[in-house]
Amino acid sequence: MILREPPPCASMFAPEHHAPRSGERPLDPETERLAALLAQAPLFNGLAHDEIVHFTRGVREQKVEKGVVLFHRGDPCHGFHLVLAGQIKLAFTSADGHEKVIEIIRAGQTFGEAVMFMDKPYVVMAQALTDSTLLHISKHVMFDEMGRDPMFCRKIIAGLAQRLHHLIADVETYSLRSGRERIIGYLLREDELDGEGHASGAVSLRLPTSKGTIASRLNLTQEHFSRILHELIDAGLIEVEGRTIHIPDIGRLRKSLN
Amino acid sequence: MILREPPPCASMFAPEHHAPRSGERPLDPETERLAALLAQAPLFNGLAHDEIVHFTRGVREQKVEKGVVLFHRGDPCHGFHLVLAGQIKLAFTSADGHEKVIEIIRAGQTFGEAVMFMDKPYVVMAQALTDSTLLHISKHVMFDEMGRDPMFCRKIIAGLAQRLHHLIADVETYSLRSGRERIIGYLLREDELDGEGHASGAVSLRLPTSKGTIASRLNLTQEHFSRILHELIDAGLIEVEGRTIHIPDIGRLRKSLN
DNA sequence: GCAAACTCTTGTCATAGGTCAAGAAAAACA
DNA sequence: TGTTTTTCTTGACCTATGACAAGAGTTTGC
Repeated sequence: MILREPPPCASMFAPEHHAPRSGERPLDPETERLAALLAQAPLFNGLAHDEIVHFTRGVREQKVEKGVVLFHRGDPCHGFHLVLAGQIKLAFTSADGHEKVIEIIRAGQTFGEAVMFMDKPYVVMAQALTDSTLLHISKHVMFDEMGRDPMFCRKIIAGLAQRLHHLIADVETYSLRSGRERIIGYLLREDELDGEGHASGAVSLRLPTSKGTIASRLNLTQEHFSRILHELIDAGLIEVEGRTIHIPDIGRLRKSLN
Repeated sequence: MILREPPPCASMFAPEHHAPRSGERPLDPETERLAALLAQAPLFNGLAHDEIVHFTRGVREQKVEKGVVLFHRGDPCHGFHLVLAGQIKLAFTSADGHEKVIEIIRAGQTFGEAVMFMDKPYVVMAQALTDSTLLHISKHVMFDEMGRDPMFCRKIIAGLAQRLHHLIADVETYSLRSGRERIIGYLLREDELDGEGHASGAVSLRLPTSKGTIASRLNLTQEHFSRILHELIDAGLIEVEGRTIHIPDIGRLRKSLN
């Protein structure tokens, strides 16, 4: 199922005229709501309420159903996205129809900043893995604020640097680790994210999406992913129950990496 | 041959005291020399001469012999590097001694910015592939200038975004293309860099470094690289003469990708 | 200009991981 | 609740790429 996002209707856009940046309190409850949502993103952490309100002029909320493609490779980029609820996958497709998922974006995360800062079209496609709600923040207000607040620039730089860091870690993983190691590493990271990062003991975790998608994220075929999972089951390292993985002893799983 | 860079002797550092930022002309010819070198880097393009001079306080020149390791994974990062002459390889090493080259940095290019912006240790190692000359620009003066000039921030953001872009392209290449395709793609890109990007016809190009290193950059073993090269020779697509590759018809090589 | 040290090739063999195809199991739906 | 659709497993087989080893070329250094 590959659906194309309907063209955004004009009413989805907040007006983009340049209001004077005075200290007057905005009374619009919709503006307040958007500001509150934005405030959650790390990027806007530490910004004054007034500053955040300023962004709302360039923000639109977007609800998409599972399967909807937000953008394709080659589409022009006018801003970036913040996921409020649901999951989005970023992937590229080769000429012969093969797909490689580069990232699974979850609630609270953002994507598309890098492309936005380059005036180039998207190089990947983005598709909703579940019904999702997102905010789209326009390039315009970002550049606006960047010119005004060097501290905001610093935050953006920090964000981009971190993203680069993760990507380099991915390259390392893809080139230096076996499929088995990648899967174990993935499970351990997953525990750190939604648990508190257990040092040892029993843990249960739920895969965020289908095994096929996760397999692709890890540069594996679905089949190979399945087989490795069953290898781990046979070794007594994990138990699988649908999308839930039980790890009887996470310390042992971690040790099995060496 | 793995040599460790000798600890930088104090005299290599320009004094780091905070001089008043007045418009007075600096008379020091060494400062002028460094400023002229810095001005070549895209990052400093468009900055006024006075601004660039300001950076020289945090710059040190470094000459390293082939084989010298500039830093290892885990070393703390105090700034970034600009290569004036020679080549540097960025790579990581797995526990079992395998090495993966992520980038071959050439004259005019910079590296290490991302880590610098994160207050984290290096995740890769850097080693001189040839005798090289570089400038090290300290974190300090960068942050200084960033606070002062939002336009400079924009440049940094643009640079990081582009680096991210390249890295994503690499991930795509590694996961979606075969060894043969990666090599052909590499040759074509190499032509675009040092030639004028020929649409068709005969081209000769010289590999920037040893085949083993390039193989690793392309996620291949030296042996496999060699075999693919000979496949291409057998297909009449290239001729190899040491480090020089002759491409009788680059259009045909490009077409052989599909 | 010779010896030592790299680098590159080539052969043989091993294997991680991919492909294709058919069921089984789950989810979604109606 | 049963039916359809999607996702997951499993089997048999294949292939791109890696590992090891030995030799042939090339540089480098004295």
